[in-house]
Amino acid sequence: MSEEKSLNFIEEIIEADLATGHYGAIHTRFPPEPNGYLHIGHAKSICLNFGLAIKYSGKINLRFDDTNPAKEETEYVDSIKEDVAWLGFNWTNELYASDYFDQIYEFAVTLINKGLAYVDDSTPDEIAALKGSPTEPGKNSPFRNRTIDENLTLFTAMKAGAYQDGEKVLRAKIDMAANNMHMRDPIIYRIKHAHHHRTGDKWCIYPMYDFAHGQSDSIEQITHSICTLEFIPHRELYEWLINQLEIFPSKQYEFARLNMTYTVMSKRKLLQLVTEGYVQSWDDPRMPTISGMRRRGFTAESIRNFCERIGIAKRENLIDVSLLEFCVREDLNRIAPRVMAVIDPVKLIITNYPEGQSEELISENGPDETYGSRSVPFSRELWIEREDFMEEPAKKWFRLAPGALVRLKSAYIIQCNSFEKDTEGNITAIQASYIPESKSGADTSEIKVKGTIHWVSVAHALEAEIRLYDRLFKVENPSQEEGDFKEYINPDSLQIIQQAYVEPSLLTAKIGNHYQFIRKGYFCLDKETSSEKLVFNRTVSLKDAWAKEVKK
RNA sequence: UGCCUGAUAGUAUAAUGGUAGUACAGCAGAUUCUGAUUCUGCUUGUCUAGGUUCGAAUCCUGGUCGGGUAACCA
Repeated sequence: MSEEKSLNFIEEIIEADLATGHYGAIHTRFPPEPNGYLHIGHAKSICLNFGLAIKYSGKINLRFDDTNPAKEETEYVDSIKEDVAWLGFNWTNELYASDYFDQIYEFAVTLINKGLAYVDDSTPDEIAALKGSPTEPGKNSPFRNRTIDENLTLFTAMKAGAYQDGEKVLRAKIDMAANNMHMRDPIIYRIKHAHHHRTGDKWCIYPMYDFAHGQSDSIEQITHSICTLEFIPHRELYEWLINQLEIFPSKQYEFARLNMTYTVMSKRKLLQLVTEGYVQSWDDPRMPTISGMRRRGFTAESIRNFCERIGIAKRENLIDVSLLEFCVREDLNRIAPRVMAVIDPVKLIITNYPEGQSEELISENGPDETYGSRSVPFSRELWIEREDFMEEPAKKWFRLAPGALVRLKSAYIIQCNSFEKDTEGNITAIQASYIPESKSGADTSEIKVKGTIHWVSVAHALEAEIRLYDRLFKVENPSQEEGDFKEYINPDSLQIIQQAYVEPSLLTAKIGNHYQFIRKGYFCLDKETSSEKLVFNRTVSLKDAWAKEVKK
């Protein structure tokens, strides 16, 4: 039985366009400005645009909107390509708005020739003053009635470098009384003597977003130009320019951008976190950037699923980060091999297990046989988790306590006999005896225990550094709070465990490999791992019913 | 203040004039050599006031509330 999934509003538009034959096929684009790293909000747009092209057998361009040389760098171009590819998408064409500078220049000349653009010598302040306000109409610039010839001459001189930055601009001649402020003679070209990451020093004038984006869409014959809600006011201008230029009529559609609890999603704010040292880098595992999430251990599959589940609509939203966590657990549960690691170790001594003896035990790698198994060394002295022992057990406590029985995962059932404390009352060692007939896979003891705990053999353990991450902000919506968003940064978003112990099979782990540390969470090997030191990032913890029980 | 948008469980998202559904979160239980996974059940919703209609989340009118918008940024 196939469940018909309902369409989002953009899919409805596309299906209508296809059904009426308005378009034979669709063509979308993902148009980042290469001035920063991509984040999960971009992933929503990427999944939408690429997803649409795939679903309707259309084309999709990766187009860099590089019309402001002051902010753009090749480093960002490279990272964006890497991130989109990592998410699992292939683009039909890799293009740049800067590829069209000659053509866009000609569009400007066309406008001038139609008497629909003029060179304005006003200063930014003068232009702003004449722009009026939402309630009062603007006033015409004194330069608005220059002749076509004069404008042509001046614009040519602008291109030739005859003027300094800011001396002149080219404006579309529309309507200084328009309700939509974007229609009050918007600036379409400005002078910027700056080195461009691709065109070098060829140009000293650059088109503004409004005179580059729609024109690029049109040149590429984009059918559905999908952007976020804040561009709604630009749509009127987008259409006006295409109409006046009589070029391919791309259409703009807008959807609501992604917001997520306990993080920020603007490039400006993310940049601040990096430059002001609140995080290490753009790919810091606490960042909502694609590169940060990848390093943290998120899979592309889980991010794609997340984007699928949040849906596409036009209303403002604030997605609960727990949905993202659910998506990554869902995927990692399926693909991550299980291993044992002790994060906060305390020594357990099996008093009736001979000193110097050890044995290899078989432990399963996953939920069923298809995952296979591996061998794990067992011996007299083990590391176990400090929180798995309670001197005075709480109600419903299934784990280790004086006199209590628990199973050591894939090994034996043990009974705690005694324990030692230091002068401050910290447990320093626990003694227990094991039940030989309870060996995992060959248990004839008939003893039933409620709890199973993980462990690592002291003699065989590998030392590792483990980095635990928490949410970056203390409040759900830092951008909405009073004052600077940085006041709400969570000071405990990173906890580094210098000396944890992991089972020896992890010696062969590769950077980026995912694991489930049994009972603790999903982890992946960080790129800062060296031959001296294994470094693991916690991607996400496991759901913890006991922690909830404790809270009650 | 103008203009543009939007409003369905706690959070998202469906229902396109005809049974308000799904996911996450929450709660309760079963299974479990991971207090995980899996499975079962449950709680919770159409912003408001009118109108049209046999019938309105859906159409109309007014209101309320939220968001966007007046860069030589994108």
